[in-house]
Amino acid sequence: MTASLGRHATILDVAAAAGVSKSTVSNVIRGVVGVSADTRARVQEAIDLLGYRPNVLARQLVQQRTTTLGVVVGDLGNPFYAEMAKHIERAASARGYRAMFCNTQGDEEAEVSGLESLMEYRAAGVLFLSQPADRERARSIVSGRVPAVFVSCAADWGDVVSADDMAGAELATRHLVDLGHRRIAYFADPIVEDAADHDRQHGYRRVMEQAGLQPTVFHWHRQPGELLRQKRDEQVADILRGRVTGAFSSNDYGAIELLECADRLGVRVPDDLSVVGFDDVVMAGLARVNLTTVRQPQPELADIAVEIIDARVLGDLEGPPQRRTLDVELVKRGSTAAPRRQTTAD
Amino acid sequence: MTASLGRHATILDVAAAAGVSKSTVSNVIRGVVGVSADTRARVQEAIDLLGYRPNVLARQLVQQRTTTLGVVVGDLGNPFYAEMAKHIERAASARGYRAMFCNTQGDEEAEVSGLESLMEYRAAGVLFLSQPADRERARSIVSGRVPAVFVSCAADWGDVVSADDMAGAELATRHLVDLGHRRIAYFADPIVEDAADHDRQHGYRRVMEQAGLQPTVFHWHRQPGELLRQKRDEQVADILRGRVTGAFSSNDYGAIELLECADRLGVRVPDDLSVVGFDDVVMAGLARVNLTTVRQPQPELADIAVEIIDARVLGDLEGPPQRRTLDVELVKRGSTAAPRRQTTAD
DNA sequence: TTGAAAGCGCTAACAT
DNA sequence: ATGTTAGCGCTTTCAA
Repeated sequence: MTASLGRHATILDVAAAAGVSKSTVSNVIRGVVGVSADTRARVQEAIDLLGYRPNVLARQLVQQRTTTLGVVVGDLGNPFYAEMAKHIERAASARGYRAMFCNTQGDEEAEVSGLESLMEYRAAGVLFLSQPADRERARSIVSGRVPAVFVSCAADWGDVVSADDMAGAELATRHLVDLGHRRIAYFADPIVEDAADHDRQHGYRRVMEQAGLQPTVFHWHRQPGELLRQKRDEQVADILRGRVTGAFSSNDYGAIELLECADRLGVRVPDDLSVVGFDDVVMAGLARVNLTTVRQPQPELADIAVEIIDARVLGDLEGPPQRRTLDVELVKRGSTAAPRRQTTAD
Repeated sequence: MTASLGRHATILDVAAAAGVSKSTVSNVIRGVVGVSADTRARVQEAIDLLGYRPNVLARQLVQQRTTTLGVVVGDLGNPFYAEMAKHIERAASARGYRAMFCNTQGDEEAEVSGLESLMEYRAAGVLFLSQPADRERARSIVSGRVPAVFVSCAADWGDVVSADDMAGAELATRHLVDLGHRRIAYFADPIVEDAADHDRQHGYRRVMEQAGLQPTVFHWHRQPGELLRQKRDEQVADILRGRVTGAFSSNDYGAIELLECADRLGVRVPDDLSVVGFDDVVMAGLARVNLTTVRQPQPELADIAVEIIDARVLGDLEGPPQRRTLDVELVKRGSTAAPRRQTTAD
């Protein structure tokens, strides 16, 4: 063990140990050309001996730019966000950035203080994995200071990278229509960002109308605890009384809730009800869940988001917000099938 | 919008705008007493006007300590770690720290570069949510420099906060024994840290021996892709041929795999096989999964881990590594029941 | 090929 | 009650 407890060696310690000036040490660290092999070796030796690690704070202070990326995420407990967070972290470190996460839990205060803190850390940019709870506040804190990229959610004051929500919704709805379903409901989970929900709903409506079917949009009640479960069961029971045989949920989370309700109500999936989700979280692939869903290309979303913010940071990209839309894919699993009993349109 | 694009106001800008010296501004920011109300108001006005946010880098450089906590996590895609990460982030920010995550994906290189980077950022401490892949390397990078706390995993060179693995395993095993199972297997998922696995296995063995039953330990094959699934099905089929009726998995992930295998093999749970997990991830509570399991107190684990590292950082806690063990709880769900056909011991 | 020196934005003595 | 000043550890001209 060479490190002294609690104290980090500085560039001056290395310089002294190697018998050179600190500029020379700096030159060695940064790999600039024009340092003699001999000196370089001596410096490197001192570095290893002292276990020296350059102080990024000092470097970034003088360089006037950091390699810290702020990542605002609503709920890391939600598998979709957790998976996105992981890909973002990976993409960020691949490009030499470090990710600082703010899990807001939908709380405005947590969000505001998180963002302010990110600004105090002089984060090079901010990635939003979910729509900020207080949009105007978020905007006033971030906008004009550092670039912002919205992943899988939208805003007009930053670049947007998202899946093709409308095309995905069309795929999902058409799948149900093709299977022979006539009464197909759209379930909107309020956790889904407005813009995404809007586009998914739009895709759904379009296919329904093309097929000459009546769209029905349905919003989950959001209430805490047991009451919620009961309320939802009632909602779903209601819907099913309307002889709905197909359901397209705006996300996998909602789709899985739907499966749960169906189980409790004794409604068989897919015999009595076909369910399609959106996202393709890992859970959807479990045999016990086996959910037909629309796959979002998470790694690609993350890669492109970081690529864009990197370009903004470096000044390689300028001008108005970019909007990138990635293709989605329908993953057919066991939660969908042709309706058992024939239903009539309208 | 008051902020100039790309440039952050400095303490000098504020001082100039308020017509005071930068020390006075600093005093206002830090809330030190002895600033006249009038001056304070003028400074605050200038701060608001300029949208000034103190530069944490500069502050931490001069103060020689940061409020950044490094968090090393194996796989954020794994719900248990994602949930822990969320609680850690919450606990950290409640105590004025920011969390910097390193998702290592079990990769040694990613881990080493992540840890080195954390040291360069002068992280105040490092929290390990999973055992480092290269223990010695991790130790040599962190130990002696900043405090390390191991959450839900173990090491002898840092504080350890973990659930009572042995007691949990005992609860789980006793539950199966009490239900009347005689042939009960332990399934070790290699993703579980060695120490935790050891303790859980120990608890299992103890109860089995107390009950006069023969312990059987079972390791998942770890292979990629389709081969894996087939291999596992074979393994499980083998086990069941041995008339095993009860299974205790070292984590929920493994338990859910077990459920999946059982489904594929046409083995009914809990009629033909009872399954108990460990962790109580959100997924375990899904009606479709409905897994009996041992609940780890995640929020408390996170709280205490951050509390300890905070105490170490502040110097309030000194001396040899602490070891905190938290109580667990058995959550009975639908994956366990009395064995359908009576089995004989041994 | 190396070194000296200025300064990034801030805090924290110490003066006034 | 407020201002002056000396760094924190580094990068980056500019000289030597």
